[in-house]
Amino acid sequence: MDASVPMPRAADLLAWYDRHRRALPWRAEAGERPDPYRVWASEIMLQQTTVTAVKPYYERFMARFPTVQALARAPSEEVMQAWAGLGYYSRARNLHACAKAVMENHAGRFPDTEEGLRALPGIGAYTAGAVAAIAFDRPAAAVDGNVERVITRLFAIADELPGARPLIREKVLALLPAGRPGDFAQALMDLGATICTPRNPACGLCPWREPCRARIEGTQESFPRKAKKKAGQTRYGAAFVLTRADGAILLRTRPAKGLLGGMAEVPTSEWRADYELDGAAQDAPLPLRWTEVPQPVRHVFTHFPLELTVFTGAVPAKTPAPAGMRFTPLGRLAEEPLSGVMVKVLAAAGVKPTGLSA
DNA sequence: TAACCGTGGGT
DNA sequence: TACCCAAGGTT
Repeated sequence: MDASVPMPRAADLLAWYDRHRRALPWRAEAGERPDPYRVWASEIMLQQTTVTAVKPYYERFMARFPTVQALARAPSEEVMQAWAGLGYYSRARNLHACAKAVMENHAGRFPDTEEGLRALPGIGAYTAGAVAAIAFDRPAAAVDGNVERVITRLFAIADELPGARPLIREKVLALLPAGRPGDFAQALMDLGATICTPRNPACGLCPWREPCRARIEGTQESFPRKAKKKAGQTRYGAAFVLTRADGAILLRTRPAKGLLGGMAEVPTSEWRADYELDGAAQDAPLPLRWTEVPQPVRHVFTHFPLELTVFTGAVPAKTPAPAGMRFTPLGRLAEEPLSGVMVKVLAAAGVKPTGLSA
């Protein structure tokens, strides 16, 4: 350790937070205890998702499910629909399961410890720490991507993520102030989100500029260190938008687990790297004259790009849906849990769901 | 441990 | 354009 570099002090960060904290819909007023349900729901929504994307979903979600009891009692399709477009749909399934567990196993109250929270579905190390600290004033570490960046820079931790996580956690615990654990957790995240940004950090405005080793070295942007991820291979497939004469669209529900689990979709072929479009007709839900939409729909998932060729077709009114599928009236399309990629497919086919939340 | 799991925005 | 990134969790 270089003795000439001062130790960072939590008090300096908290003083900065008192002047610069962000006003966010799920954040209580200074000095007030927030509703654990709202803290928890916002934390789940914010997993790997930007504040900007979450805001409108959070507002709608709270209006629709004001309490953990209301959420627990809601049908799963309604929960999935409220989440549609936000991504990482296992979060929505786990959120619903967690609400039910809180009602059935915890008398409708969230556990107030990290350990108790961690045992609930969809709550991992970060979320347990965040909810414990923010909602229950527990002295817990909430290490998210922001905190990883702040801490690796502050101490110039050159170990790659995720291997460096235990050390980062140690550092955060060592920095915890005697009081205000919830504010400290949020201050650390606010600092990462507004000052200690991935690129062009505003070090001149940082309350920890003096003790920051990376700033002293001039290597701020080289932290945190992490291995590059390989890009997945593009997968291809065909999607079939079938319109009945009364305007209804043929849909089905995807299996509960896996990619887009539990979400609604138009029938498609399998999605494969070696998919042959020539045989697409065999993958159609019904044998009829399909029209290819000129421009395929491209979509990028976390681990692979997808290119779907869209086919449109029409059938007479009163045509029954094939087994396992349903015709949804155009006016009720907005009630279906349609993923982002399916909204793109429908748009490419000229179908515009009205009032869609996504 | 590493792969899986969405989507939109920034550079 | 092609990356990177965002209040991660599960298997």
